[in-house]
Amino acid sequence: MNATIKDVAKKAGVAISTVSLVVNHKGHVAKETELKVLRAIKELNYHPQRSARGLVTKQSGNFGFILNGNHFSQAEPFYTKIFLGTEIQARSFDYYILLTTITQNVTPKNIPRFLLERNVDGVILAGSVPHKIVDYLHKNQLPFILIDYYFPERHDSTILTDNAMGIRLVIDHLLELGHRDLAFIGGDMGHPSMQKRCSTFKSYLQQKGAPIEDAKIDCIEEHSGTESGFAATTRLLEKNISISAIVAANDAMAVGALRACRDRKIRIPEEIAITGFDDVESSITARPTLTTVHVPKEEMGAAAVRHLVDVINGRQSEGVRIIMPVKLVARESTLGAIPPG
Amino acid sequence: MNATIKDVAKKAGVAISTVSLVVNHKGHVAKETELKVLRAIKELNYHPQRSARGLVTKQSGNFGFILNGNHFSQAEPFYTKIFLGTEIQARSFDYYILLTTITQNVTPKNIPRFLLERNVDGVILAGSVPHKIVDYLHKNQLPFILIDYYFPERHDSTILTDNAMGIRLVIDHLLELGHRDLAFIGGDMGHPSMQKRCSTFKSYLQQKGAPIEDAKIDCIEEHSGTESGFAATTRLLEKNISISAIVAANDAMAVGALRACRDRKIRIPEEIAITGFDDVESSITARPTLTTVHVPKEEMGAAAVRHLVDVINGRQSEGVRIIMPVKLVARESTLGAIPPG
DNA sequence: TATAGTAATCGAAACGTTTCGACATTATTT
DNA sequence: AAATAATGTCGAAACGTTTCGATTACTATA
Repeated sequence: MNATIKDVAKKAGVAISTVSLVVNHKGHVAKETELKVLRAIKELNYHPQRSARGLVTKQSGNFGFILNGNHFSQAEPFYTKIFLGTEIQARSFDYYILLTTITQNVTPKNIPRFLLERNVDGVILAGSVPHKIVDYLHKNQLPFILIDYYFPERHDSTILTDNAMGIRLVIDHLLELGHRDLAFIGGDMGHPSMQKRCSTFKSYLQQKGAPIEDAKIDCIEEHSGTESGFAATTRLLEKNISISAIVAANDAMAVGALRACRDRKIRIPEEIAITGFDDVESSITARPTLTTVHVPKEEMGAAAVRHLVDVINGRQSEGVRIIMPVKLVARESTLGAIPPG
Repeated sequence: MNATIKDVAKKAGVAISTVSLVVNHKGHVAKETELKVLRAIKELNYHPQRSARGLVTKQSGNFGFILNGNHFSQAEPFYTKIFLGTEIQARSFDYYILLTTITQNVTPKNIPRFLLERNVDGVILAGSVPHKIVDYLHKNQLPFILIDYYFPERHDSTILTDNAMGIRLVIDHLLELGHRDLAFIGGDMGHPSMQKRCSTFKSYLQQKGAPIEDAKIDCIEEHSGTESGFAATTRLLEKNISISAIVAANDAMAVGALRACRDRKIRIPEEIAITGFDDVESSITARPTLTTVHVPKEEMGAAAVRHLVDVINGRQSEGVRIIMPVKLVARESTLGAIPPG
């Protein structure tokens, strides 16, 4: 039904191998011959078939994207953006993305099928991901890169956000606004990003000579969603200690904090200012809009793809650690309502 | 490096073809032989290679997912959920999804590459999608199915939401609450779902004997996002006509309506009730929470995949129209604040 | 008992590419 | 003018599967 390289060769009156050379821009082909071949290709609407090509080159033209299923349902917008970033960048390099979500507890044999069947040329892993999979990739020498996660004891290629910088920006912003009693809420402390945000909060505040009390830090929540933010904030408020601003470990928790305050008729930011982290959609749909740290999510996905492509082409070796810059986005939850007009 | 079928054959002491028969559960293989082969497979950790298999079977083990790029950035949560639904269901059938976003105006030659390279066994198209692509699929006899979109003049396999039922549920709900002056805001009227929601609003209201005035229907917005909802609502409110409830064509527009009312200090739902459609995340994070029509997004994706699988296996022919049921989710934007505790 | 059918296994062809080495021709260097 | 290098083209092997007869050995049917 569909034209093959053979048909093209016949129509152009050349050998199959010559067509291949033209298609792949390899070797020395006379201008004239090339034209003949190109014309035949166009006329027959020929496109090389992936599987045939892959059989000999051992390249699939795909990247795998592995995502913790919990993440995708919970912190959806964050990882969706990253995924979108990979998709677009991958397309520009003529790759496709095979997405799969995995459950946290990988049973012995649920390595994603695309790995077993060697149907990907590289793998992107976003968020917390089982050690076992990374081991598998390592053993099979498949290029891979982690996004927003890492194993402290290993030296994998990784893309991280500048969590420390983000927290510093937030603190500077709040201090500048005159806040003195800062609190911190976090959760999911198994995640290195969360840990970093929390630890930076403490260390930087100390460095700034601001008072820092453990009572104002609540990081015991297991997850880091809206409910967790709500719960943590409620606990803080019930302590009846002086708090003028709450720094949340991410936007979802900040929204929870917003809600907890709202329930108690606490005015934001007049009585308590609140900040988030990530700059996902909800930070702008929330009322008041959320002051937060912008994380370049799409760019992180794109950078991951570029790295894989570079590794495959031997232009870069594995083991790099890319730290993406962040910036502060000041909105109503610290500045107050922007006067209309 | 990796074991091939040859290695398995040698280790098991049988012919290559016998191994193939075992792997594919075909033909008559003696129990004993089968066991030998299976043991060899396990020992060598053998998995058939996709591209080699695909070369001869002409099956890729992939489905394509084509999405209008605008949709994915604008109405992200809606289509993300659908995509997620396809992914999970596809995995259960041992398929993978290749996602690609396309720009609305398909230039002559930007047919997704996975189609040209015959790298998918079927295609799912979500949201408004160019006619040209559907033509291509038809011509190449690739099974495909549309989600939340259709061409009136064609009979493609399609998965739709019960838009008419949704609007009827909303209207019944509002009438029951005693509302009489219902308004409607919509946008993106090129989309059949939007059209249906609007037309049902008119016809059902009429059927119910309720007053229906064109002045209370605003569907001129080009898009259907938050800003459009804001703009449409503003226009309605400035007319200074009596409105007790606003039915929005989707959640995003409803959120815009919420905001427009909030800006004018209109209390919701005491002065004006507002309803959405789709039941995406924002309808629950919005304040007040949004009464809306729940659309089973994941299920729609899953159903699409099942249909493709059925078509491929000859169990079903193309051209079906599946209408997914919807249900009303009543929340604060019509009922008022739920008293705590 | 001869014949047809079925079970079990195998070898070889085929799928559509890329790539390697061979060969002829032409250009460049000595 | 001879030797070498570069250019242009090609045929054939290889990639790892599935599938299609062919072959043999049984088993059931006429």
